[in-house]
Amino acid sequence: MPAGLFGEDATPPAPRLDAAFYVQVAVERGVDAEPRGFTYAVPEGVPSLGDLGVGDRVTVPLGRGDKPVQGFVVAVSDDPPAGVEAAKIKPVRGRLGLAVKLPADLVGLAGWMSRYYACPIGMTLATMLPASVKHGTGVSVRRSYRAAEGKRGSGEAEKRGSQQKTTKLQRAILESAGAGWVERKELLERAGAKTAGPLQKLLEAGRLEERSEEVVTGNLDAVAPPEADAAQRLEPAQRDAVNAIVSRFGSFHVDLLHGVTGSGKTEVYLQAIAKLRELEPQACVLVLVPEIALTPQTVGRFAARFGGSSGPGAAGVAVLHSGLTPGQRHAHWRRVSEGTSRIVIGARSAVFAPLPRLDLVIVDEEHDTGYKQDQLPRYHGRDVAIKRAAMAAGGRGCPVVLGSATPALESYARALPGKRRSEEAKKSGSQAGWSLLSLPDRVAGAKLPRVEVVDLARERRERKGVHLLSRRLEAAIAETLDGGGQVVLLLNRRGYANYIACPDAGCGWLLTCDHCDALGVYHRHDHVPAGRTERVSASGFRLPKGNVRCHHCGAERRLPTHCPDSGHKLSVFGMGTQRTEEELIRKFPGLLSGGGSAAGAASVTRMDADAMRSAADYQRALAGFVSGETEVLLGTQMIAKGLDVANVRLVGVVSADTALNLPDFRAAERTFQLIAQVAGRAGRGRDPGTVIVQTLVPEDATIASATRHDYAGFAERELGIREEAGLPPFTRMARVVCRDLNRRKAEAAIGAVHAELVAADAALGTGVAVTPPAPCAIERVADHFRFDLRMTGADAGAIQKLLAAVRSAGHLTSNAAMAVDVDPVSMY
DNA sequence: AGCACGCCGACT
DNA sequence: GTCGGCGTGCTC
Repeated sequence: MPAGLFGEDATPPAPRLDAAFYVQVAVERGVDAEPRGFTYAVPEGVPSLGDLGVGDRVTVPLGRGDKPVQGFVVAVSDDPPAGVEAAKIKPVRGRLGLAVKLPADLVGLAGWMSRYYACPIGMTLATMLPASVKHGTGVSVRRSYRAAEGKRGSGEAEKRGSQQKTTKLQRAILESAGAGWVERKELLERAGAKTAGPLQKLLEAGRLEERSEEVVTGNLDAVAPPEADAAQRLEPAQRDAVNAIVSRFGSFHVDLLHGVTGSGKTEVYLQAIAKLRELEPQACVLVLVPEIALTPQTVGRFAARFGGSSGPGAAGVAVLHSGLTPGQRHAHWRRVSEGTSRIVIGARSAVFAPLPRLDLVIVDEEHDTGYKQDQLPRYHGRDVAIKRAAMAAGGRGCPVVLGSATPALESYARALPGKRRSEEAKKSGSQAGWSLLSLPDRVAGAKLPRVEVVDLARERRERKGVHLLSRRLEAAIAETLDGGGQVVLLLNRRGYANYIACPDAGCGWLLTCDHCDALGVYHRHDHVPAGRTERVSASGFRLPKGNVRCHHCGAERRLPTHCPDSGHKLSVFGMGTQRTEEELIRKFPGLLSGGGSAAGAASVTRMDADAMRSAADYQRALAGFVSGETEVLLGTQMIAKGLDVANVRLVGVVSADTALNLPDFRAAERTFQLIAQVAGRAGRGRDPGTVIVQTLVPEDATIASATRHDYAGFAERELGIREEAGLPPFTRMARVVCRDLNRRKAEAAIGAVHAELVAADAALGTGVAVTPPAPCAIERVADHFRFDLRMTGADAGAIQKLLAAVRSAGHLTSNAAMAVDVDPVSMY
C-alpha cells in the first residue's frame, strides 16, 4: 500500500494480526467452503493454541456478527493461502475438548467424502465425532494429591503455610499423602476426614500438590463377557478364503467373500483376524455390520474369541452403534482412540472409529442398504470403508473383505473375473485389486433348504375368503409345530391392511394420506382392552379398534367407517404383519400371541418396527425365539438378518411380491436378496428345512432363481438387463431432489439445477446424461412437493467432475430444499 | 445452517 | 408514517 494513503480522514488499516501461524477451519455449518475451509489466524502467545494441529476442534468467529461457531482444523500453515484477503482473516477464539481430537487420517477421509458426496466438509467432520465424545459425556476428573516438597518450596506458599496452624486432621492428611500420588477419596478415608475442608485448606496453603486427570466412566458392558468359543475346523473353501485374505495383509485389496447362508463367513473373518494378530500384535481391525443392535450373536462371537471390552486387562473388542448409551459410546470411543481396543465392531458410523492404525477392514452383509445414510452426509458405509482402507497406512492401504450371501451387483460386477465386469473394472484391469472368494456350500455337510413356490393367484381362485396363509403353508406350519420345530414367517409390510377402500366398484374411493401421495395403512392397536371390537370389514371380520397411519409422514387418524363419496361401508383389505398374526392365531388356536406373556405357552412373536420399539424389545424377542419359547417368529425384513437358530425347519415368505413392484431399478435385486436371506434361516441344524414362497407370479425369473439358490444365475441375467439399460453397476448415478411446500417452486428449483447440469456437461464434455426433471414417484410427502432428476455417467469420475463444477458455482446446495444423493440406493 | 440486509403489506 | 413478512446472499 502506498504510504500516506491513510490520512486523518481515511479509515485506518486493519491492524496486522500478530499471528504465530494460520489454520484452515471447517466450520460445523452448512457453509460449503470446499475444499479447504476458512483461514483463521492463531494469535501469538496463547499457550493453549500453540500446538493446534489437524483434527483439533476450535471455536471461531463467523459472519458479520462474529458469531462463535465450532469447527475442525483441517490444515496448518505458516502463511495464509494465496487468494485470501489478509484483512478478512480473523483470529481463532479458543480450543475445544483438549483431550479429544479427530485422527488426521479421518480428516483426510472427510475431505474425500465431502467431494464425493457433495456435502459441506464441516458437516462431514461433525458426523465423524460422536456427540457424546464432543460433549464429554461420562467424563469425570480424578484428583490425586501428594505432600508438597517440604522446605524446598519457595516464597509465598511457604509463608502462607507457616502462618496457619496445622490441625490434627491436616497433619493426618499430609502423612497419608506422603510423597506418592493418592486419590482424593482414598486420602480422605485414610486420614479419617469426613469432609474435604482440611484438604482444601492444605491445598490453598500450598502444602499439598494436586494432579487431575480425566476419566471416562461410561461402562463397557455392552460387549458380552467372553464365553468359550473355540476356533472351528475350517472347510477347504473357508481355508482357501482365509489364506487369500492373509496373503493381502500389508496392502490394499478388496475380496468379495460370496458365501451361501450358513457357509461360515464369520468364522473366516475370525480366523483371518486371529492370523493377522499373530503376525502383527498391534494390528487394528474394523468390522462393519448392518445394524449391530440387531446382531448381538455376531458381537458375542468376536468378544468370545478376542476378549470383551470389560473385565481385567481386556484389550479386545469395542462396539460402536446407536444402541449404546452416550456414556458407553464415549467410553468405547476412547478405548479405541487410545489403542486399548484394537478390534471395533459397529454399524455404519463405526467406519469413523478413531483407530490409531488400520490393518484389515471387514464389511459383513455388504449388500445391506442400511449402510447408506439417508441424511447428510449421504454416504455409503461400505464404500467409505473401502476408501478408508485404500488410504490407510500412509497410502499403502490395507485389505478389505466384503461378505455376503447375496452380494450387491455393484460389488459382484467389480469382483467377477469374467465378461460381466463393469466398465470401471475392465478399464483398471487386474490392478483394480478386487477378487471373488466363494463359499459354495454350507459347513459340516449341511444342505440348503428345499424351496417350494405357492401360486397365490391360483389359491385365490380355488378358495373362498381372505387367506394370507395358503393351504400348503398352513399345512407345513402345522406339521413343523407338531414335530417340535420352529417357524419363521416373513412379510415385508407393517400394519394390518394397506387398502381402505369403498367396496362400490363404481365409486373406487381409496383412503390416502392428507399430507402425502400415499395410501393410509390400517394399524390395529396392539393391546386391545378385552371385549372392545368394532365391525369394520365388509367381509365380516370383527376388528379391534385401530388407526390409519401414513408410513411416509407418520400422520395418524381414526379409521372412517363410511365412504365420504358414496356413503358405503368401507372395507379394509391388503396384507400386513398384524393381519398375518391374526390369521395365524385363528388357524392355530394353540398359539398365544405376544411371545412369552404366558409362561411355558407355545407362542407367536411379531417382530416389526411397531412391535419392537427399542433394541431391548428386540433382544428379548430374539432371546425368546432362540430359547424355543417362541415357536413362530413373524415379521418384516428385520427377521431376515443374521438369525441363526438350529431348530428353524420352516420359513414362509407370505408374499414375495412386495418388493418386486417398487418403482426402482433394483426391485429384482431386493427381491432376490430378501428371499435368499430369509430362506437362509432354515436348516441351520441337521434337517435342511423347507422354505415356502408365496407369490402371484410364480413364473417370475427372479423368484425362480431365488428358489434354486442360484445367485450366479440371477446376477448373470440381471447384469445383462442393467448393461442393456445403461444402469449401475455399468454406470454411476447421482440424484438431485428438490422439495417445497409450493409445487411450482420445487419445479422451478429442479429446472434451474437441470439447466446448470446440462450446461456444465456440455462445457466440460463429461458425457453425463441428465434426465429431465420429473415429479418423484411419491410426489408429495408431508405437504412438500418433490421433483427429481438423475445423472448417469460412465464412471464415478465423470459424475464427480460435473457435480464439482456445478457445486463450486453455487448451484448445488445441500439443505432442506435440495438434496444431492450420490450412488443412491433408493430411487423414490 | 444461521444471520443480516433488504424491499413490500397491516398496524399505532 | 413504522413494524415485520421471509426472499437473497454471504460467511476466512
